[in-house]
Amino acid sequence: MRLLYVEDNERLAQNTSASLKSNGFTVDCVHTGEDALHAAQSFDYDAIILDLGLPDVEGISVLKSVKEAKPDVPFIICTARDALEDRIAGLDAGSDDYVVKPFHVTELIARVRAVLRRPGGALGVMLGAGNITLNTAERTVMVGDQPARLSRRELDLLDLFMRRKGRILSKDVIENALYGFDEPPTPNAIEVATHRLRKKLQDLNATAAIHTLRGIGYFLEDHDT
Amino acid sequence: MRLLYVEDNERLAQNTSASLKSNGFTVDCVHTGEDALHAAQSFDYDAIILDLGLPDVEGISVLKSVKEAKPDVPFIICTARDALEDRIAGLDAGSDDYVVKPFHVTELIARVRAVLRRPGGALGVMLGAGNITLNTAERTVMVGDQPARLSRRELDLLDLFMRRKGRILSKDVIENALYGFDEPPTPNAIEVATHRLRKKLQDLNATAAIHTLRGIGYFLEDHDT
DNA sequence: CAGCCCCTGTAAGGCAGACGTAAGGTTCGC
DNA sequence: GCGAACCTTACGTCTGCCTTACAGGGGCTG
Repeated sequence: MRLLYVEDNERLAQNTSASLKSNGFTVDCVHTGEDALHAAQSFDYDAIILDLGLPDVEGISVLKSVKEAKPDVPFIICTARDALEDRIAGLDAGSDDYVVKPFHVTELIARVRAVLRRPGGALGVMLGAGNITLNTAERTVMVGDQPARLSRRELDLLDLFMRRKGRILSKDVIENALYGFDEPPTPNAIEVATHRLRKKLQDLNATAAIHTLRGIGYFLEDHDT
Repeated sequence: MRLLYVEDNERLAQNTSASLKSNGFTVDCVHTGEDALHAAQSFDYDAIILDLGLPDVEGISVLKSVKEAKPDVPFIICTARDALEDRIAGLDAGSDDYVVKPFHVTELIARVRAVLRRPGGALGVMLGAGNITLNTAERTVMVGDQPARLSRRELDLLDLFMRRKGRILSKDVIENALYGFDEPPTPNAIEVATHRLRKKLQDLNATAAIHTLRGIGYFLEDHDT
């Protein structure tokens, strides 16, 4: 799950994004509206957390611009308690939820999870491939009737593959999905990650496997559907 | 997909073009505005990446000159953060997008893909010939209802043939489309490549075939349309 | 707070597929 | 029938991926 977090207060941004990260999210943190637009155009985020009251561009206009290009990305707005009219405007403009500043990180996380769980959201879906089943709400994986013990990375990777079942994923698509832009891995990191995932799936006799296309990418085989 | 990359910083140019290449692009790298004009006139690029602040010619004037001759070639401008007026001028002059330096390579790649996916761009099109189908966005090929496992070169070659379906392609047209000018192959390389592609298509019972015109070139037969 | 374990990225070696080169065979045009 | 262009096969190299080992870090537990 990759999030974009737009917050001009560096200190707050630091803390909050750390909390989000330790809760299993991949977080890109930007401090200006312009960077936000830029990032939102460049990558596919599962949700965008937007602080109102940015220095350069009016926050709401960021929201509108992004929604124009990508109408399905859920937004969560952070705003001060007294700025109620902004809040309403935000919801009108297509925000999916909001939190009032100052907020507890746990509340923010809860709201992020909530919007992701909404119909059409990233969470709350059951994914399947062969005898593999992934419960995106609980983040649990079953292979046949056996539970699979996957680490965070392995789970994120499998999640990605299963959402794009049968389609080819290049390494940099995977990189963009799993890693924030301030933590670029070596290409090898992805190779190792897939290797570990493959091994666990194989050990559990999974009937769907990840295949390699030399110089192109990977894909999860899909002999159902 | 062949790109022209204009960047005067040799070190940066080296790294970035390597990344682009490993992402399946054919990249010609030049370091001066003059070379850029020259290359852009000589070959058909799918997109041009232009660094502003070139030593000899003003970057924007390169853009304008090329756009005059080939208005459809998409441009992506690289510029420093503080050179905002240049950036605007670039967009006015017909640039399709920009990245701010220093940029992440993945972001550049994302933007290149984005402009190629635009209406009229090279990507995002479905190509067909006989029972062959090529999804240019995902770079997948189906023959009838069977997926074809093609290598990078084979895919690029088929892509080229299908875009110019029914039209004759001489060997050096093919060479220009598939190989950067720093990697000139022997004429035989193209013969071998087409042979390999033909074989795979034939093994999958494709109903469209590549034919040879002695001393002239090749073409993909086209009995539909 | 120390110790341990698990996770995860990095580095290095090996293997294999992809691709260009070369050499011989085949076909076409003259 | 000769030569040129192309086809076909074999071979070597080179790059990309796999695989294993290692080390740093974070969290959990005693």
